Amino acid sequence: MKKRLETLLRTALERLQAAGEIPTTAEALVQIERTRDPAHGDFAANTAMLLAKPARCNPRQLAEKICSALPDDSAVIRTEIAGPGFINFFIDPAAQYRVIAEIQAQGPGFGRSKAGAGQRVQVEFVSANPTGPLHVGHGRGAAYGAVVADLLEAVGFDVHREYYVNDAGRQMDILAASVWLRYLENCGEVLPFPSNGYRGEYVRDVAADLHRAQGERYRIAANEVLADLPPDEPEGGDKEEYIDAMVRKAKDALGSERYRKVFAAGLDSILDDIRDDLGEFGTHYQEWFSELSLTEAGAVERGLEKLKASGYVYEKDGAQWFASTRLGDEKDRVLVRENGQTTYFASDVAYHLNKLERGFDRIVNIWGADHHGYIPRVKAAIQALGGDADKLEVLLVQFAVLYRGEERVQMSTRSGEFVTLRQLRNEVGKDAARFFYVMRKSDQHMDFDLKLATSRTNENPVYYVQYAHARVCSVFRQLDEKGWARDLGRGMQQLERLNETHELALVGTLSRYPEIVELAALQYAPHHLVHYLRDLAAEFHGYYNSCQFLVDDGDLRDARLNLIDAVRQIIANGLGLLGVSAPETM
RNA sequence: GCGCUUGUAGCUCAGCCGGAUAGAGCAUCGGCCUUCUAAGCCGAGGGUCGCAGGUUCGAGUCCUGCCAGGCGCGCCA
Repeated sequence: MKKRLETLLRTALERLQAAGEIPTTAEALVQIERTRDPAHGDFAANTAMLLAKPARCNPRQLAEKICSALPDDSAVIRTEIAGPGFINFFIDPAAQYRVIAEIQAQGPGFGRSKAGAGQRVQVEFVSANPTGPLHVGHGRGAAYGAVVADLLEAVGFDVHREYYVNDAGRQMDILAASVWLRYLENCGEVLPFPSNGYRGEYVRDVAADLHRAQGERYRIAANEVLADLPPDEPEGGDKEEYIDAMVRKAKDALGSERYRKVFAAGLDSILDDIRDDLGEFGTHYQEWFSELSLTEAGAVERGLEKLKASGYVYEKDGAQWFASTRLGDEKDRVLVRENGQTTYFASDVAYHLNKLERGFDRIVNIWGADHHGYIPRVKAAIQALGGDADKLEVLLVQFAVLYRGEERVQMSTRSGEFVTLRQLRNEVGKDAARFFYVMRKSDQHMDFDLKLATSRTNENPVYYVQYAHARVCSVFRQLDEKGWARDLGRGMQQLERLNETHELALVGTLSRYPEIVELAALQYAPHHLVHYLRDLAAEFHGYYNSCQFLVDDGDLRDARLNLIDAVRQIIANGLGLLGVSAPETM
């Protein structure tokens, strides 16, 4: 309907332009918006006020001219000029009711569109280091990324969901060393655990599994392990130096073959856990992209070569630098360290080169907000590689600050004292967790009060929306119990019987759904959908309390049933996009 | 210090690339179950949209400055 009105308006403006009444630069000014107040009609246009100045004409007079130039349309009952120069459109209810039949006909497909048809978009999200289980901070990225991806798909994009697995680098070596040391404990060796090692219980589990499966194959005597190591922090040493020395010791003592096995034991086990965890959270990927595979395929080298060829690489202090400042970054970035090792950023250059080469029309990265300083250098790299930096969209997700009542919960992967996503799901359930995570703007800080979210009977809004769905289902069950049959066709014929305020409002809200989906998708803003669903549920609950649906008048009854069935369908569709279930009973 | 970001009701937050009288939930107070699920509904109170300027027909929304909070500023990942 909105688009239909825009077409009318555009035609009117073209007619006026042809008649020389207004300047010819008015094309972009066609904007139709929904009114907040029904007294202002159903839709309004502010075009006359925007055009008043360039047309050198009083806005209300101009509005008159536009109105008289509007083509006839059966759906528009009348227009009026209001306020400073708004053009208000009043829509024939019969045209509005049509949405109910459309919802009926399209079912789960209603609300989908083709806005992004023909475009391939990659959405990379979570991508947490596989050094431990996902915690509640990752949960927000998982929920947000999954919904953004689903929304994009709903509006026609070809979506590729990807998890970048940081399975190379120092942190993974530290994990491997941690697993090994716990394994040695299983073997009966007595040795101190590094203060900078991964202390989580899951490391012990991996080690125990390794010991069960492989016996003593990786056992080295404690005195040999501890020989020639610098002091750890408790002994007045440096914990970083100590852990690095320990990693080297593990590699030397085990040899590359056995070290790789221990390394893989940790990586595989944790990655499996992450995969299961996300799967149970309703988050699925087309691809798990390994950082290690880039290194092994020589892609990092190739990325460096390509950057060099672009002329943005120079040498200083024995290191190789990327001159990202020339492309808008704050400072230049090291690609290859003085010691010859490439940086994490060099891997990321290779990864983004890979993304470019895969030919996505749009590349969406969902990162924790603490990475925001990282954006300029990646965009700079893309530009230097000859890509279009505007193709890359980085969406930041603020970490949720976790509370237990008044008390703030500290999180640290290293210390092992964190609340995992799995724990959260077990406590509040997938539905509440999903809904809770995406109901706020993603780049906004979020206080996640476990006490509040875990109180099932409390004010968690997910139940409010689900309850509306269950109530509709309940009405249909009641219909059966009364032995009444629903006549769908008769209901559609009788829609004009829906004259109650609540009914007219509901029809209007239902017709907004496709716009909301498109808005939420194109702005990467699932919270719009959440708020819409709450509004829809609220209108329904109000309707439920003010009108009886199962009335003796069969015409009216069927009309109302068609309306609430449409409400049910939209709630189911919307919750589906959020990854939240729509229960038939509660 | 520099960069990014946030500031809206007692609390948690919406406010759809500038629109008509700034909204919701929770909390508080008062009502509604012999009729389709009370996880619900109806009503009331509660606001200097951080502060000060500016842009224009019109500003919570855009610009500048200031105040306050958060994050980021490694040859870490």
